[in-house]
Amino acid sequence: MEFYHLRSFVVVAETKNLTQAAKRLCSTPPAISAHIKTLEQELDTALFVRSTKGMTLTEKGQLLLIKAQKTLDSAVDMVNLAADNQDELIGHFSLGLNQSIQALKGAEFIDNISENCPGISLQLQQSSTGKIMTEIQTGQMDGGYIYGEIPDGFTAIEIKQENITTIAPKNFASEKIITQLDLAQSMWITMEQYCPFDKVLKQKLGTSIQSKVQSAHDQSRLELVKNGLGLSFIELAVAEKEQLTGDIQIIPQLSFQMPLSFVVLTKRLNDPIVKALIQEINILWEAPL
Amino acid sequence: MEFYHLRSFVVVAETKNLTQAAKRLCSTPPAISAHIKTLEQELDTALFVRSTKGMTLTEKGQLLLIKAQKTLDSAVDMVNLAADNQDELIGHFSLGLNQSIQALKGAEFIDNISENCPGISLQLQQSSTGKIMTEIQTGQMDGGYIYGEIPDGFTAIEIKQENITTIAPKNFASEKIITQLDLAQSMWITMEQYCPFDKVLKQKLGTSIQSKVQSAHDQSRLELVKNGLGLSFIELAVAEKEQLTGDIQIIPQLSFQMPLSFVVLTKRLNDPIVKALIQEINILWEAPL
DNA sequence: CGAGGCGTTCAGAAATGATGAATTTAATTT
DNA sequence: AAATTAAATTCATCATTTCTGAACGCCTCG
Repeated sequence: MEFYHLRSFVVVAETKNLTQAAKRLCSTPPAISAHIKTLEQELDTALFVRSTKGMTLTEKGQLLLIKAQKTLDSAVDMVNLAADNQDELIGHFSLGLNQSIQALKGAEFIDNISENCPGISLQLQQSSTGKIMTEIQTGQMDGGYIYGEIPDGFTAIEIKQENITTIAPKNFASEKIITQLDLAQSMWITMEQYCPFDKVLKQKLGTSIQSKVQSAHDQSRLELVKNGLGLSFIELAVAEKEQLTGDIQIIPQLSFQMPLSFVVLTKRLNDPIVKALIQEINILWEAPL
Repeated sequence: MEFYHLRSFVVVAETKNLTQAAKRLCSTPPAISAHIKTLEQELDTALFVRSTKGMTLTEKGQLLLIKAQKTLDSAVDMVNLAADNQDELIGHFSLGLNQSIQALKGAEFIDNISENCPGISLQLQQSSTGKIMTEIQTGQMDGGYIYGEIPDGFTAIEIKQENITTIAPKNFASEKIITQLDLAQSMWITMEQYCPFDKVLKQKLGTSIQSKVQSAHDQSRLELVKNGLGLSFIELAVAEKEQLTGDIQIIPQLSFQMPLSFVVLTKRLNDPIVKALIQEINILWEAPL
């Protein structure tokens, strides 16, 4: 049994699909299949049930998965310790941004990193809260900015409370008083499938919102609202600027604050690169250590 | 980095000697050397300082060794879990005996094992407390019987308190009253370098005992005492039987009790084979679970 | 100063793992 | 009912890694 067996085991368990797992591991299905098979023989235990839909863990597989993850974590821990106190950090960090680069001080951040951690190469990736979370969880991304609550397994640094407001097309209910029911029954342009604003609105409107169009891109949502396709959310400052041009209206009843946080996987807190990045994030947003 | 790198790392750290490590790993020095080298490159850290005497850990190596051991333990944990609740246990157990097979109910034990755990093959190894402890620690032996205190890292089942007495040649101080000083200054035939009886005697006689001959074998010590080479310890029952033949005398002033225990490595308590063996030991000595 | 340990280097040999095409299976679609 | 799709697996071949045994260099010890 070697580490690559465990890695394959864990990834196949996550993806429930050998083909995808092979892709994620930069390998091919036959190779990963052989890993699993070898592991099963060595442990003398069936880890997965195969079907044409994919591979799902057996009960014993679920138990063993936890142990396998612990073992891999332990190995990562060792590698991290080795990298600690090394003269220069060398590595790569993929950072997810759920807002514009300007809003998240991207340029300043890059400057700081290349100044303080010249060995770390940085990749900024424009994305959305939901995608950022899943990509961090699968290891495709190392950290990022997200809105809303912090899921289990993540560690967060709260950057600020963002003022969010609702915007509507200029002519939306222009002649009557806008009721909560109006808002609840309207069509919304949400940000993504699992939108952190959704929960807030459920609390406020007592119902889930209906949405047929999603866009994680601020400017796109703004454009869609302008074209009368529905309501959406946007940062207050942006909304106010746009209101001046006169194509939208702000619905102040539905304003709220939403925490913006920088998050990484808790299990990676010992990674020296993650440590360094967290320090830089703290510097960037002027929060004390 | 794979498991075999860590295994080599740990064993070399233990033996401080690449050649011995290679033997213990059933491999060759160049192979193990390459493992260490690869690991050092991958971790970008010197793990050992090489000298003509052998290999000793660097400071960082000492830190990393702990992590490496944890990782390997974690993997063993997983394998153990996999083997748990398996229909039939299959494996091998090397058992160290510090007394005669009869005294430790060897035959009955073998019977029980082959009855209750037919998949486990057993190897009995006549040895001494000290050797058994070191061999268990290095993994060459899986468990065994020892006298005296239980060292760190071991888990023990106390079997009984053995009555030990001192025997002397027939003509030893036959005409005078034997004083403690006489005993302390006499030549002793001890059992081994690190003799568990030594401590007891230190307490009783207030000094360490001098010994030029060691033998872990009861009958050999008996023979040497008979030939007037010095004093020694032996189980009371054996001594009394021998006294009848008239070649030795018992020195009842120096009798004491010594715990006899079955021990295994604590870290191996989760090993299903170890679990099974412990159960059998409990049955053998009629101790409740 | 020579013998014996010890770790390392090196070239060839052996073992292992990866790959891509073909196969199998079963669910889904036409 | 047939065709299609998506999934895992098998297999022969290829590429890579790893192991081995001999030779080497270094140091210590008698």
